Amino acid sequence: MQLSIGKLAEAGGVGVETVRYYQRRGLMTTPARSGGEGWGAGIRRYDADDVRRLKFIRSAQASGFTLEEIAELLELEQSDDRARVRSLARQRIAVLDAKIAQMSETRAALARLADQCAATDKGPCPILAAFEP
Amino acid sequence: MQLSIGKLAEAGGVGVETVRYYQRRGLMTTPARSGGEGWGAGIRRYDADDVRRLKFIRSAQASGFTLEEIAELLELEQSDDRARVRSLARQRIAVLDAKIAQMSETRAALARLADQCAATDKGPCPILAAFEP
DNA sequence: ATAACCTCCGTACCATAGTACGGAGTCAAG
DNA sequence: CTTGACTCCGTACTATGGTACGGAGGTTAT
Repeated sequence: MQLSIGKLAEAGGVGVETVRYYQRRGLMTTPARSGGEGWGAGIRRYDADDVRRLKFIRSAQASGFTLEEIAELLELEQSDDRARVRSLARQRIAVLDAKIAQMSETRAALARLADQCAATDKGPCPILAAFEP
Repeated sequence: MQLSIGKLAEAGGVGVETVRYYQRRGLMTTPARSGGEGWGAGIRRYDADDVRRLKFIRSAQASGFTLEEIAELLELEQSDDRARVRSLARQRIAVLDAKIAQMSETRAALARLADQCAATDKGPCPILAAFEP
């Protein structure tokens, strides 16, 4: 399974420029050109592993990790410092838990808001009040 | 309760420049100067409502809303279009639910990772694999 | 009333995460 | 063997959410 950068990008649900950007950032490697010879011959080819990597980046990102943090996670794949992997994973879990808690709070506040707004028909909907503890 | 911009910022846990930025963005109003007279005399004063507004901005932001979305929410406070408030609130709840779900998935993946990393002592920790569905 | 600190305001700068552009090279189909 | 789509690469630009700077004036504690 050999993909062009365009197909790789498509498989990952991103644009070609985004893939190149990730390469520049060191999140993806830039494979050697292959094919013709001479000056700058050939086109870079990608495989299923690259697709997995790309998808990983997207889902980590959707969970609020920065590209730098994702790079850190990806570097661990190369290393075999199990202790560090575990500790980093646990650290990230704690961060996620905090974010999830924060979002749940905001969700509750919004639900309260929709509720109060539905209950009465007079006066303004107290948006700010809905967010108070 | 009258606060200077510095105290307001402090109460909201942000920098003075951030408050001014929110004013520029239309998220906070810029109160009239009050006090001395003449040229551009006096200092702008803020109250508890401004603090609430600022805190609201921070918590909405921590839940992943952009400043533009927050501005939209804040505008509703002025309006009394209850239907719109409810519909927007529900929309935002759906967005939050999706984000929370995504984060929970990533959390599970990280937990899997820490687990597998702990279980065996040989070979690399399969970071990418831990994120596969 | 003077120092130390704060406010005001415009403008400039920063990091993050891309997106756009453009000229040259490459590849596959007709 | 040309046409059209795609790739390569460098450089430039964008949006978001701030942060920094600097000079002029305002306020407060001693």
